[in-house]
Amino acid sequence: MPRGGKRSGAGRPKGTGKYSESTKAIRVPESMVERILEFAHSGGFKLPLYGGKVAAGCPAPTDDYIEGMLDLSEHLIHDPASTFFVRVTGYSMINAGIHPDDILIVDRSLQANHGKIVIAAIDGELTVKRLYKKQGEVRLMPENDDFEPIEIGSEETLHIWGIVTNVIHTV
Amino acid sequence: MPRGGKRSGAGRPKGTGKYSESTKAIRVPESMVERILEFAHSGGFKLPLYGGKVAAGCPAPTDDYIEGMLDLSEHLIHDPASTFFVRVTGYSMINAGIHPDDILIVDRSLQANHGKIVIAAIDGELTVKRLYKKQGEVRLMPENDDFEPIEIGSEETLHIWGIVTNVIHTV
DNA sequence: CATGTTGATAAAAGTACATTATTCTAGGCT
DNA sequence: AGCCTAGAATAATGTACTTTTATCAACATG
Repeated sequence: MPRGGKRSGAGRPKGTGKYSESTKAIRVPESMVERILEFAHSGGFKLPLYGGKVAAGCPAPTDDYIEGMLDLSEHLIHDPASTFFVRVTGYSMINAGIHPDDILIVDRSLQANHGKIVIAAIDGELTVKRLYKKQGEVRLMPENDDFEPIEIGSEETLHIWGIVTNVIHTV
Repeated sequence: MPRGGKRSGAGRPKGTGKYSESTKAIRVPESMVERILEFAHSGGFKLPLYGGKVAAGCPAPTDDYIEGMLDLSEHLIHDPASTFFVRVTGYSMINAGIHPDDILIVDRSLQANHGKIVIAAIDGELTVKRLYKKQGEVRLMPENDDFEPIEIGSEETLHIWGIVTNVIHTV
């Protein structure tokens, strides 16, 4: 009892797979297999970013008012090779929105211009301050009235590790 | 002229590959191949996190004072399915370190308890406020003296989208 | 004619295998 | 003895192939 004959048009349709897209076999370290599968499945850790206005009384996030999909690493880190994090200690930059235990995103490849917030090493202590650099004078300015500016004279050497681009604060 | 004989001990040693680790072939969407290879190669977007103390006069980040390697997505997002981002507008939470254009990380799965900073929808407008919830009274408290608390009476319905866990501020 | 069943078809997923890359040893050479 | 080299050994890599999964057209059935 054959049900023979041509079957053109039959077959599994395209895009019916896990990713709705054709896939490729690649080789990755065994220890990362799980994370990479999660990464691939969630579309690269991208999550929705919502803007200000939403439908009246809307009880939950809706796609209507989405600004886009955002990946934190992609958004905050432009050059992984020159970026690192620093954990904040102390209150000297509180008026710049930098609190103790915050994590700073620091880029080593940016120019240390006047007015930038920098990570500097002074006497073996890591410090975050706003850089003042005008008319040959160099100072590290705190943003808290309880602290004094640090004057960088000819004796001291200023080692600037990098420029702060973002502050991550835990509420 | 055979150079025959045993060659025990010969052969390519383990861990001499790109990842210094044995690998596994997995299948990923074609459009993500590049990003995933970058992801795998950089060890999962992990970057160094430095603590407070460093060697005296040390001119550049050294491994000696590293706290660990950190991946932003992993550190800030505990449940991708219930997490989203919201862009801040307005100054009503400035004293909580939440500035206009900051990005908030919001978790929908957390309890909206008294004192938490929440994302709520009021009259079609998305708003971030501190939740006051005591003795049957519910209020949305700004953290800026120029703004008034919002009383939630029996007429209004409060739609809480989620709890703010982190603030990302661009300096 | 409507409905159900079966096997043809084709994509997706996973894996084994062939290929490539790397290192090391034994034997030859100086 | 020390240096050089062919090729033996083995891990790493990429891809071809096999297995699995999904859908649909043709046929049978009521």
